[in-house]
Amino acid sequence: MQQHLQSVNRKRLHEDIVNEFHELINTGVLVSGQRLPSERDLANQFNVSRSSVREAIRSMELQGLVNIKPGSGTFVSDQNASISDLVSSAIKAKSKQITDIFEIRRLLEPAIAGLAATRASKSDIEDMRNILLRQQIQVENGETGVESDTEFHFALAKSTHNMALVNMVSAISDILSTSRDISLQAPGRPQRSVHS
Amino acid sequence: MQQHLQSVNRKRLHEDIVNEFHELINTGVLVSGQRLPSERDLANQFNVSRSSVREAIRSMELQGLVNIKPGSGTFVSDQNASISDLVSSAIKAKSKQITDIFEIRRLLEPAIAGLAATRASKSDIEDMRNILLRQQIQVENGETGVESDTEFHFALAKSTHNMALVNMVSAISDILSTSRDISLQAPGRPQRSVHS
DNA sequence: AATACAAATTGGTCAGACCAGTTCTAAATC
DNA sequence: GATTTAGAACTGGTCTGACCAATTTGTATT
Repeated sequence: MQQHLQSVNRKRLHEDIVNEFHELINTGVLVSGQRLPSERDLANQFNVSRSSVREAIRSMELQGLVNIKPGSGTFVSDQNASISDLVSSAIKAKSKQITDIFEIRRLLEPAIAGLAATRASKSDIEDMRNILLRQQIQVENGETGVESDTEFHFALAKSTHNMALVNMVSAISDILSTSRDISLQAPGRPQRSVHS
Repeated sequence: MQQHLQSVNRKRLHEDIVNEFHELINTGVLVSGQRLPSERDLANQFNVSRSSVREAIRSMELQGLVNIKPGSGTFVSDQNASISDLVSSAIKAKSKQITDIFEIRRLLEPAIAGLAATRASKSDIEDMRNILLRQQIQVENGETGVESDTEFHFALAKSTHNMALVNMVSAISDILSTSRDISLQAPGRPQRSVHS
């Protein structure tokens, strides 16, 4: 018997703030791309210190809800991207074997295709057709067509109208593309340690 | 001109700190359950301010790497638990439709079964057989057999020897069990928590 | 109107302080 | 001596106010 999660004591301020923002985003008050007030303003509005606002923002950044441009501001990010970032970083952290991820995709694909076949709308099909055409052209031109491939996976998942599935597929694509990037960075990067 | 993603050259201090800790945990210097030095000590050791240490710890908490007991300390958490927690809370935050999750499981299941069939070792099969037997007994006794069911999904995934898949299945189970908990909080319903 | 430069703004970091809990210590009690 | 208990010493959570570097904005110069 293990303890459940570290339960309930938490009545932490910055968590409340995060919840406030969840609310604002879910109710559409805050939309993608919108800039949040500055940390100082937020501190005033919420009547808390800037530290608490910052910790809240740090949480939201890690949840992918916002992205931060120093010197410029904090912006509500595209939510679809956010969850996939989070999920992908989570899976990536534990699953060192990229081949495993490939396998999941291979497993998922026919199932998704089957579901999509029964649910795809005309515009869904139109989208996929266009992507396939573009991919065909790319391949004929000697390109890899990787991006179109990813796009197609995404469009196929969207055709199922199952958002969780879309998120998962997008997470998987994310991981695979990241692994592609990593393999391109051959030599060891300079170890930026905090301070020696 | 504009970068696609927010892939900025963020060289933020607290991120470096988080990376340091990743290193320490991965190399086994820090093990599960171990207490970290206090924020003040860490600030001294890393030669940074306590704020930065706190932001780093906040990140690690959200990644499930540590859990925090105010007044007591910050502890390295069980990593296996952490990933499913993270994934589940992530997906849950965006995918309100539990039915979507069920659907993913339904989609994934036959594929997993197929893969498991080609890879399961004798002990894998033994495990699954035992779980099924136990479930059968539970159902005959009028119980739901939900737990055994979850167990079986898990064992089946394990038989594929694909760790990423196991993680994913475990995350899905987590989400579904959470939703089950919520639905059980109807008035008068006895809270059957796991005390076995 | 276009350019260049200064001022205001923003996130990142730092320092020092206080609070409310937890944990440890040592005196008080038996 | 063993137990209880009050207090000191921590620990994370929050607050305040400050400075930096980068970005944005405003203004003056061309």
